[in-house]
Amino acid sequence: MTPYYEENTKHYIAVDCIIFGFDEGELKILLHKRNFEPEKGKWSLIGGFLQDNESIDFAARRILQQYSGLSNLFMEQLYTFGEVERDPGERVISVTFYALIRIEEYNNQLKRETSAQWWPISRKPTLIFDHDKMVVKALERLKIRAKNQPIGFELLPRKFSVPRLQSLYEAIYQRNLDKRNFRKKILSMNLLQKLEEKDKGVSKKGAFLYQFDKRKYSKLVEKGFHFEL
Amino acid sequence: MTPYYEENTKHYIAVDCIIFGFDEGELKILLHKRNFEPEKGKWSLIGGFLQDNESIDFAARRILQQYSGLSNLFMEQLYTFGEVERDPGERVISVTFYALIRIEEYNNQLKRETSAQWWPISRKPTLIFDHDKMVVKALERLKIRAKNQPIGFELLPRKFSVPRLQSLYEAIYQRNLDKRNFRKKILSMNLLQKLEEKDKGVSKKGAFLYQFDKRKYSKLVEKGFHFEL
DNA sequence: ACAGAAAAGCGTATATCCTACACTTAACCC
DNA sequence: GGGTTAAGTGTAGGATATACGCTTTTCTGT
Repeated sequence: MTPYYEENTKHYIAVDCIIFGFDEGELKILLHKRNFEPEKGKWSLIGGFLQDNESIDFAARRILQQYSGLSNLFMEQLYTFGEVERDPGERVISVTFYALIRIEEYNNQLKRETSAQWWPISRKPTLIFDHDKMVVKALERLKIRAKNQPIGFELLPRKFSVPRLQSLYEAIYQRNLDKRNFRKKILSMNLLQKLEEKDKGVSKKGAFLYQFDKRKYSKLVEKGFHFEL
Repeated sequence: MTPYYEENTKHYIAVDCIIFGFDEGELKILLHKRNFEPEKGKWSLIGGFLQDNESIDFAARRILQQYSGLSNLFMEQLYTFGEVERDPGERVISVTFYALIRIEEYNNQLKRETSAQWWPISRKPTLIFDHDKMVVKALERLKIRAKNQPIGFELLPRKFSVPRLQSLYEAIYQRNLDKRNFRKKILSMNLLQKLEEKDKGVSKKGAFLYQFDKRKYSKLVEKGFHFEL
């Protein structure tokens, strides 16, 4: 024990996660109904408290695993919210993360908290505390990251068609893209492996499926390549 | 008191600031010698503990004011460091901020902590704990922000010449820029007001001074303008 | 007072990238 | 076999980024 530290006060630290999915051409987030006071029963981000023996990153992974049933999700620290009165129950500092989930993997997963529910961003309910602000910040960050890093693939099935990828980017950027220009740009990076299979789910003709080549990407990055869409 | 909260543990929260200045064509940071154990006497970022009745932003401003003597500095929250063993004294979560100072205003300011010292980034000493990592992250962020937002002006005197601005950007990007292209680009934005005065400090000929027009910038932003250098 | 030094200031040509745009193809359904 | 639906393809024009060298100003030193 060091005296100097003890002159200061300690605080509760929460970790809150903005979990994104992509389905039916829309961006969605996973929310759950808060089960303790205050604001019990209201919609909230998914979160929990930081424990003694875990790093902040670890806490975020623990919470993500608990609510999604999935580990090794893409996740990035976002921002720390520290207004004195942000939580009317007690003073709590919240460190936020956003995470990306392949919704179909989530749906196949059974072992998890069941009170969570997917909401389309555009029709989500009002959230408790400052959680709406957190969502806004997460969306801003997602837009920037999706443009400069190949994280979009974390929201799509491992095999996807170019039109599906485009519709994801349209959902993130909130604007329509030209399909010829989009295809040209993404394929010119040589990061997508074309497969033999087609996705027949959407059109009669079917669209060829592709896979993101993570290895190739890492090699290119070493050589100074910079992803941009 | 709400029982649920009390099941969790509280933690010390520190606020650490990476304070940038620009002088003699170099980016510098303000460091100070730590005055308590552990690591007493070693070089450290400028920081302090979050108190009960203040928001995190407020704490950052308080600390910046205390060490620089200046208020209303440009400042942005950076990242939160939460490894369990990052501070060998006690478990402390650190929320970091980076801030930009006009060094000449700092030098004119007398009321402040005196143990702080400016170090050129390229020749700074090794810092305690994970503070070197924090500096790396701050530099990354500074590069991105300087490119997309007019924050460079926060590091220069209110009146500055185009060559001085260029040398700032060269220091931030760590590469040389073409002076004709640089001048063309920055002046074409119409954000700099040309003054009658010249800066005779650097060359015999002297370079015309300019001022950043914050008002014009805000108006342009409303119309959808996006700064980029 | 003249020569030299040192940085400021200026314009154009070329390459690259972004944008706009419309028809054909493949497969299924009835 | 005709209709429907989304997939897939190329090119031209405009805008933007890059590369590049000479002249001007003023101070300094002799």
